[in-house]
Amino acid sequence: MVASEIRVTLPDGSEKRLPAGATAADLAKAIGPGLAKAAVAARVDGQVWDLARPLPDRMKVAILTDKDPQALDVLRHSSAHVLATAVRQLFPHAKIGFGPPIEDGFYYDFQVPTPFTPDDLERIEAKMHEVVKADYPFMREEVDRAEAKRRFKLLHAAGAYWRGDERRQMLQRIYGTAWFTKEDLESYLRRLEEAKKRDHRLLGKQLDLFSIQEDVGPGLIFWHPKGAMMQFQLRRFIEDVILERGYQLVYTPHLTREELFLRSGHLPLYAANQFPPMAAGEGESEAVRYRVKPMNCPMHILIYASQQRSYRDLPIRLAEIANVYRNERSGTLHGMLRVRGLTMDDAHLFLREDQIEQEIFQLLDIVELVLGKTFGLSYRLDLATRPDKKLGTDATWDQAERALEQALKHRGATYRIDQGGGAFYGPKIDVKFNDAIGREWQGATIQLDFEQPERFRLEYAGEDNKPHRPVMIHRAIYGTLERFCGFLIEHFAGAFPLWLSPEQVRVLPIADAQLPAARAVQQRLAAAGIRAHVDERSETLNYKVRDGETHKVPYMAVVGQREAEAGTVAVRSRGEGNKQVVLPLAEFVEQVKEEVRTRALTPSIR
RNA sequence: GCUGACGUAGCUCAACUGGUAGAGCAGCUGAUUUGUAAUCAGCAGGUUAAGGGUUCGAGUCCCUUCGUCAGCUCCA
Repeated sequence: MVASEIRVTLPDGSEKRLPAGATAADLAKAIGPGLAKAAVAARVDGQVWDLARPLPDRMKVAILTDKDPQALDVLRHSSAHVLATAVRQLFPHAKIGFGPPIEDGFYYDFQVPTPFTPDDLERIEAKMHEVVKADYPFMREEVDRAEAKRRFKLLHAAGAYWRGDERRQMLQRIYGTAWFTKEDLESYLRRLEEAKKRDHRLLGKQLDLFSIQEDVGPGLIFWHPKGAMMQFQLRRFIEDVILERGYQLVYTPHLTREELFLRSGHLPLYAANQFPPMAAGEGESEAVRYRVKPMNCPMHILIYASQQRSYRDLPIRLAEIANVYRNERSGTLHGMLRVRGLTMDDAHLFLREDQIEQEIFQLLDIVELVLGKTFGLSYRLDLATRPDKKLGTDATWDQAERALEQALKHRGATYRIDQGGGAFYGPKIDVKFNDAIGREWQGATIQLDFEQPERFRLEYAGEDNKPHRPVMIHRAIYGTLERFCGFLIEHFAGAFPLWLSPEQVRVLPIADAQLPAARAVQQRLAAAGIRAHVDERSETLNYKVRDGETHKVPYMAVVGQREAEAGTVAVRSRGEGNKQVVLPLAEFVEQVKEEVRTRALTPSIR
């Protein structure tokens, strides 16, 4: 017998009776006309449904409006269908692939004989507007169509492998974005513009921080003096932090006989990411081949293994800010963010198994100090589990994954699982942090390794006077200095905190008559360890101020006749407009010193 | 690596369907001596990514290589 009535439960717990066959749209109308108008979709038992589908009996149903983040997915899914319809009308032979909503938009994959051109995109977008006007049934949301056509935009087309598998055929993917209002769309497009302005490749050039030179090769970074100063400050900071926590610094060769990587398991598992071997020098045996290192772990292992170790020595924490080289595929290279020459802030910890947890706690403390406290970043944790290409047995992977998970649980940390995202030698905890405009980045990583100690037969003498095998943690806090520095450029849009700024103070004499006074100010600052220089050019103050602002100098110290006579400086703080604070020079020096010492994120003078 | 687009002065960009490379900024020189986001003038700056081809003639058309960009895949 078919019931004539269904009952659904609303989010507030109340129940609503509806005639059998009622849709979510009917439900919204029954609740109220306002909601009916705002409704874009329904959530039925956790799934997003469109409004036109008949509701089942005895289910939890929520009406979604455009305020609901899930509703945007519905809109974008609809937009993807509009895109597919438009493409099919213009290119009848196009075969349709997937068309899901994604963050900020949607895409759709097509199999077409020739790739789409920018002109095609324009034609397709125009056709999409027609499709929307014609009110195709999948465009079910109850909205004003005329307005709707202004709220999506096709962005670009590019090849994409079928099902994301590079062994399969390449399809043509069209990306678009869609929003509920024209204002949202415009603000999204503005956000893209903003992100472009922060591009570290652009700012890196403008601020003269680094370059990449075709004569030398892609993915290889030249750190110019200003960028190098930032790297130096970052190194100094992290080295101070870890030396206070029982780490020891080491330096190891960049080159090794390739047998070392055979033993470590890098060959052949990691060979695709390594540069090919080179023969020893002329006249030497051809049989001896060398490789440049893509990782430091085997090197640090050899230091560990260079003498007998006691349980009392552990943990041994060997750190090296080291250059390694990885043969990243050409298409993946991207400014400082994806390079072939990497400067890792690397360390390898050799532990007893009972020390794993305390060590992970210490690492999470360092992450909090550096990323959280010093850089003011929010971050989250991923537990990345065994990949397909891996060393070792399932049993040791079980053990390693369990150990990391236990540590995270005991720490009370929340985390997500990144299935198959681990390193080939062990699972890891990846730290993902957010930048100033909400994008997610990865740098810090904590990797637990039972395999390499095994392969290198590492040992320590236990309390029982028997040999035991240590476990290893590979870890990086910044990740690589290249990527972290690229991140900092984009996060701060080039306006770095004082302690990181390559040029901390620029002294601006108003006229040539104040040049001696300005030079004296600069010398006083330099003597206090502050990076300052005088703009000696024969230009107007306006010109010099503008130049200082475009170069994102944190403080400009203006010296005119008044200041020269009074022994003061008129301080202009970056980005604060024409506000100035006149301070005795000694006081200015002290404030700057203090701001640097505390690695403050915001200026102390403004 | 794959698909597509692109490569002109240090930077940002011009140069009609092939007709002999031009501007702004930056730089240098001179004048100016400036009170919080561009003072004025002059000068210099290019084997048009590299190599080959078509043509009377190539920045422009074709081929190869290198590189860049947007994605895919991969990743710190």
